[in-house]
Order: sequence, then C-alpha cells, then structure tokens
Amino acid sequence: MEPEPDARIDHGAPLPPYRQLAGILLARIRRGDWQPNRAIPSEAQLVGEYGIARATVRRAIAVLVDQGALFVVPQRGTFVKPEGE
Amino acid sequence: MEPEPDARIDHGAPLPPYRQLAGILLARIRRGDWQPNRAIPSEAQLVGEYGIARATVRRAIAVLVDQGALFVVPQRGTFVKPEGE
DNA sequence: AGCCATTTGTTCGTATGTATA
DNA sequence: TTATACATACGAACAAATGGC
Repeated sequence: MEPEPDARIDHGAPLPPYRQLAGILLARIRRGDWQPNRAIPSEAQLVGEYGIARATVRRAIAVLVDQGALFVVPQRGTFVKPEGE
Repeated sequence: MEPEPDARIDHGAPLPPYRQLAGILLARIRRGDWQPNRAIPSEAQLVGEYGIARATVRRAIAVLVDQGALFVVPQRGTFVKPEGE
C-alpha cells in the first residue's frame, strides 16, 4: 500500500503547482515514503492523487531529476536515486 | 464478418475523438452490431478501423464501461454488458 | 512441455491546442 | 508577452495472461 499524500496543491498559492509538487515529493522521499531504487507512483497515479495535469507532474519530476533526487527509466517508472551517486 | 463502421472520427470537431468513438460504439451496440455478452472488436482492431491511437480507444471504452454498457475481461476482450445488470 | 499470436494493462516520451494569470 | 497549467492525442515499449498449436 502506498503512503497517502500529506499535502495538497494550492492553485492560489504564489508558488506554482509544479514547484509545490516537487517540494512535496522531495519531502516524501526524505521521509522515506519510498526507498532508494524503488519506484515512486506513476505519473498517472500522481495525476490522480494530486489532481493536477500530467504535464505538471512531469515538470515536477524533471525538477527532482535535475536535483539528482530521482531518475527515470522509460516505460518502467521513476525511481528514488540512491545517495552519493 | 464484423459490421463495418458507419461513422468516422473527425479530428476537427469540437467533441474530442474519444467521446466521438464512445458515441459511435454506443450507437453500434444499441443497433445490435454486437450482441450482449459478445466481444466487440479488439483495441487493435478499433485502432485500425477508426485511425486513432490505442490510448484514445481505451479512453472511449473506459467511458462506456463507466456507463455500464461494456465490461472488460483482461486478456480476453471487451464485451457488451447485458441489460439490467 | 514449449512456442507463439492475441489481448488488455501499464508506463514514459512527445506534441498540439486552449486557457489563464 | 510570457509562464504556467490543463486537456487531448499519438507513439513506443514492455508486462502479463490467455488460448491454440
């Protein structure tokens, strides 16, 4: 069973939704919701959980990939990057 | 022999293709192109017949499953749901 | 048993158009 | 005008299960 989201996207907030989601996901990674080398929920699942568009989810993921927190394997999923790699 | 499609998808129409297809398929069901508990064409066949992407076909089917007009059996096919069930 | 074609399920990649702030 | 977001669509690849041979 996947842990439940602990925060929601606020479309009225100054921070755009994609940055909000990036922050939320990073917090969940650090909290250990998903272990290193394990997949986070699929883009479609995140769309459903946070009620935002897939393009927005992808953008948030791109931020975390840039930061080295996640890596994507095409047709497989998005995974938590092990530390120091 | 399968009945031939009677309508085509119009990508320029205001109604999106997946809704157009849902309407077309529903009309064909009601007309009796396929009997209750019988399979409609496979996703791949509908892709070929209507010239649209599989994801679009699946979305149209999802609409009709939601409406209770069809039911899906994984690895077997998509079937016309008998009335009053 | 093994092989193979069929079929639905899932996932990311990419593109377009529209709307809004 | 630009940035952001949403909706929709097509593409590609693979998984898993079924059924025939």
